[in-house]
Amino acid sequence: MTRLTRDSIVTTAIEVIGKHGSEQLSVRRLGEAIDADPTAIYRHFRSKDELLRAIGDRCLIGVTDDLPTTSWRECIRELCIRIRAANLAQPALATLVRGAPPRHDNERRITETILARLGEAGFDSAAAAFAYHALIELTIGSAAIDSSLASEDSAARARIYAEWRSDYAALDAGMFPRSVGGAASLYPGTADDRFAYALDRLLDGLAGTLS
Amino acid sequence: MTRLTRDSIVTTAIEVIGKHGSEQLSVRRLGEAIDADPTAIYRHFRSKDELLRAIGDRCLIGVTDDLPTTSWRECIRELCIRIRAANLAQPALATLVRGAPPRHDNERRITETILARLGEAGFDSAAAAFAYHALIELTIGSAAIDSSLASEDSAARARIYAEWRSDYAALDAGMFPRSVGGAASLYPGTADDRFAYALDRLLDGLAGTLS
DNA sequence: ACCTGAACACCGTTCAAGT
DNA sequence: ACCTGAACACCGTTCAAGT
Repeated sequence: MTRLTRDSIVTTAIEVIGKHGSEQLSVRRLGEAIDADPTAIYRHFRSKDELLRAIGDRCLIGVTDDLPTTSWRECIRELCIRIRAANLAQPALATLVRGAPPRHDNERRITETILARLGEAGFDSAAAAFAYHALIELTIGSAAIDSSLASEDSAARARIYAEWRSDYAALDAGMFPRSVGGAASLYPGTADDRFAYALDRLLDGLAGTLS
Repeated sequence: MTRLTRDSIVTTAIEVIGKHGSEQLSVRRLGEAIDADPTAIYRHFRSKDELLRAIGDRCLIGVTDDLPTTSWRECIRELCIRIRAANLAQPALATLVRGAPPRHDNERRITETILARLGEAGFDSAAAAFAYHALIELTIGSAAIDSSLASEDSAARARIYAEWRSDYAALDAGMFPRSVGGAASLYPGTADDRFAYALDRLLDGLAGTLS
C-alpha cells in the first residue's frame, strides 16, 4: 500500500473478505493487510459500520447497468435478483440490513432506477414509494436470511436442506400434521428459486394495483 | 435465582433486555443478573446463539392463538403481523435472521398454521411450500430491516424518516430526477404500514395462483 | 497531515479445579 | 451434579504522542 485512501482500504478489505471470509474482517486483521496500524482506518472511516457500508456499495457496482428494457417488471425483477446476488456474495453485508436510505452512488442508482421504472409504468409517487419499499424489504430481507448458507457450496446447501426436511418429517404427526405431510415439499429448489417465486408473486400483486 | 434452568435463564435474559436493551445482552451481563458466574450459562446452552434462539421462541408465545377464522388470507396476514411485532419487540432477535427451520415449539406452530391454512385454501404441497417460504422471507426479512429503528419511539422514528426524505430531496436532480421528485412520498406512513402493504401485495400474488 | 501504539472497556468460550 | 474462576483469543474505539 503506497497511500492510504478510502478506496484503497475498501479494495484491501474486499481481498481480506475473499481470503478469510467476511466474518473474519476485523479492524485488526484489516490493519495487517493494509500494512499499517489498525487504528489508521479510523482516519478514513468514522466507524467500522461506515467502512462496511462503503464495501457494500462497492459490491453493487454495475447492478443498474444494461437492465432489460422489455418491461418495467422484467427490469425491476432483474435488478432485484442482482442486488440479492451482490449481497449474498459478501455475506457480512447482508447482516448490515437496515432501513436507512442509500448514502452511496450505486445504492442511489438502484432507488432511482426502481422509482423511474415504476413511474413510467403508471404508479403515482405514493404508490411507487410503497412498491419501492416492498421490493427492497423482500430483496434485502431475503438476502439477509439466506446469507447464513451462502458460504456453503451448492452440494452442501442441498444436503442441509435435506436434513431440515427430515427434521420436519420427524415431528409429531398428531400436533404437526401439515408439517409432517408436507415435509418432502419444503425448501423446494434453491434459495434463489424461492426468492424468485416470492418476487414474482409480489410483482403480480403490485401489477394488480395498476389496473 | 434459586435454581438455574434453561427457562429461568431465558426469563432473566428477557428482563435484562427489557432494562438495558438487546444489544447489551452479553454473557457476562447475564451472569451478573442470574447471580452466578457467566460461564454457568454454558452448562445449559451450547452457545449464546442457542440461548438467543430460546429467547426468540419465548417471544413468540401465543402468536398462533385465536387467529381470525374468516379466511386463510386474514389468518395468515394477522399471523405474519404478529410475528413481525414479536421480532421487533426484541431487536436483537431480528439480527438472528436465518433460513434454518424452527427448532422450538412456538416456531413450529407457526409453520404448521401457515401450511394448514394454505392447504385448506387449495394450495397443493409444492405451492404451499413456495408460498410459506415467500411469506416467511418477507416477514422476517422486513423485521430485520426495521429492527434498527425499533428501539426509537414513534416521534423519533417520524423525525428520522423526515431526515431521510430530505436526503433524497437534496440529491442532484439531473442524475436522480425521480428520487428528488418523489422524495416527499418516500417512507410513507409507518414501517408497519409499509410492511402491511408489501404483505397484502404478496398475498394478492399468492391468491392469484389459486385461480 | 498523517500514522502509531498504548490503553480502555469490553467480547464468547474452554476447561481444570473446586464443592 | 453443578458451578467457579482463571485464562485464551479476541473485539471496536480513543487519544496523546510521534514523524
